[in-house]
Amino acid sequence: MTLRIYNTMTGGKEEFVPLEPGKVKMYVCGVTVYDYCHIGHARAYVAFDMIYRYLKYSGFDVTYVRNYTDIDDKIIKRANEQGIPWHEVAERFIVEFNKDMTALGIQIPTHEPKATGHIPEIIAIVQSLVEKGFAYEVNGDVYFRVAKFPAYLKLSKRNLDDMQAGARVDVDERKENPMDFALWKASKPGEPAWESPWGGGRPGWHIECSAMSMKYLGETFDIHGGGKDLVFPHHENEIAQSEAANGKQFVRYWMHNGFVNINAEKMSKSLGNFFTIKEVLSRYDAEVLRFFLLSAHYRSPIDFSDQNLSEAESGLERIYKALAGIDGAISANCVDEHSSIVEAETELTEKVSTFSGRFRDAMDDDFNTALAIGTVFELVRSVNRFLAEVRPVSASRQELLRMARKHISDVGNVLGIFSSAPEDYILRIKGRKVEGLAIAEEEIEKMIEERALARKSKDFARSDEIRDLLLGKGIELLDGPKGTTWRVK
RNA sequence: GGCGACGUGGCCAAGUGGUAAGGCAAAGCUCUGCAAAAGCUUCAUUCAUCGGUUCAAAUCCGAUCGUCGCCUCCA
Repeated sequence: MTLRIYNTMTGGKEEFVPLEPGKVKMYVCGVTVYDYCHIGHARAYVAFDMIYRYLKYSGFDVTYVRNYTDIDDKIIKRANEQGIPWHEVAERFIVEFNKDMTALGIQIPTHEPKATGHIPEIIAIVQSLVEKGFAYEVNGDVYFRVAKFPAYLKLSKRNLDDMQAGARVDVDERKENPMDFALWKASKPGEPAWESPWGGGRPGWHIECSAMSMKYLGETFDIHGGGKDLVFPHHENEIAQSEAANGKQFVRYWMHNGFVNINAEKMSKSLGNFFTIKEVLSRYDAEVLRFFLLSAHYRSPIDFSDQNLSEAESGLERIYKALAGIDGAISANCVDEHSSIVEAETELTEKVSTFSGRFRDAMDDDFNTALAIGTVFELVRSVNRFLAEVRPVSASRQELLRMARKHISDVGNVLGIFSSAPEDYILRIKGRKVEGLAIAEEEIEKMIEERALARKSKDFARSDEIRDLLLGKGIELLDGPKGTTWRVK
């Protein structure tokens, strides 16, 4: 099967054929840097990071561009509120953005251009649009003339008349058409300004993406992505600017990720119901968040809740426990014996040999990570069954387990998960829970010792008393062959 | 008002014509002094409702109900 991608422009899945064989040029709209990122951003950038990784895994040479919009009304507003220069706001939140991306294990794109680093390119496009009659200047502002571009709204599949009928925008008398949008904005005194043929000013919101994508990827490129909410107006306006300026197709495949919901409602700044990435990471492991985000298809809405995150944590733990089981079995001395083949071995052999194909089929179908994770769980069950029935294992059986382990690691590399040492993951989760505990670790250890003595002398009443006491404080005791360990419930 | 998406077991979630993946939870078993943990096993004759097309539909068409999104900054 070849890779198929859902294209917002056509509304269906299409076989992916890059412009240049073997190469993919991909642009994803980055953030406007005026505030901390929320988990909606996390979802978008985790999704496109997964896509970037899978394209590379599939053998493509990928050029991935993700920009920073570092000049914008919101940045200026924030700077005025805080009484600091606008570029300090931008610089600060670029640093914060990068901290969040690093925590989420997101790979660094090929290029991370900034809007302010491309003012001449922006001015050149605006100028060309004015010359071609696609744009006009009014008092230092330059607007795009939507009536001149018949394909306008082809991505969001609307028409101008309906838009105007339902428009909630204040009509600006200076515009020829209420839907005309700003390519260039004249600066008021005290605002950041760059020299231009229309006087001092700054770029409008959408133009920077047209300029930067063209510079790094060319006039036509393969994939352009972003959140669903960017379809209109941002991407629609990018199409208008780019195609009007260049006279050729702008993007071949438009990809949009679904929203993160809170209680089935869109999470957004205007609703005020958002969580920042930092808040979420203070409560959940980054890998858990990433696993959760990838457990649904990237285009579906996903509901963020404590219950769903806890379930993701349990599921991820199941996978890590299986990995720990494999690691234990393959590092142990193998036995030189050939016991008869059992059913669990036949099953695992079959699962291992078909695994790569099933994983690729899932991912080739518009990056179906939910299905891909499902195949991992199936392999995990086979591994556990095998481990339960066949022990100790012979050299050839260790090899089978090694292959299973490699398959899970390979999937992990594409999804950006499963890369921790299993013990590290388990310790990390434990450590996180210990923080909120009302009892010191030493005290727990002391009580476990006392209980061990009681058990030795068959004083089970005392033993159970201690166990219940700790359980009341949220500590669960785990009696194993090597003694008693504990964990936070 | 215009446009669009979605509705799958207790919860989450794949599945777009060939007879319901997977996870969480639950129950049973193994293990255990008893438990817990872990592992294994079991768990949707049915896919919002009603019609239609088809040899065959969760999947296609129509209607109805419900939820959500875009049309304003937004990942």
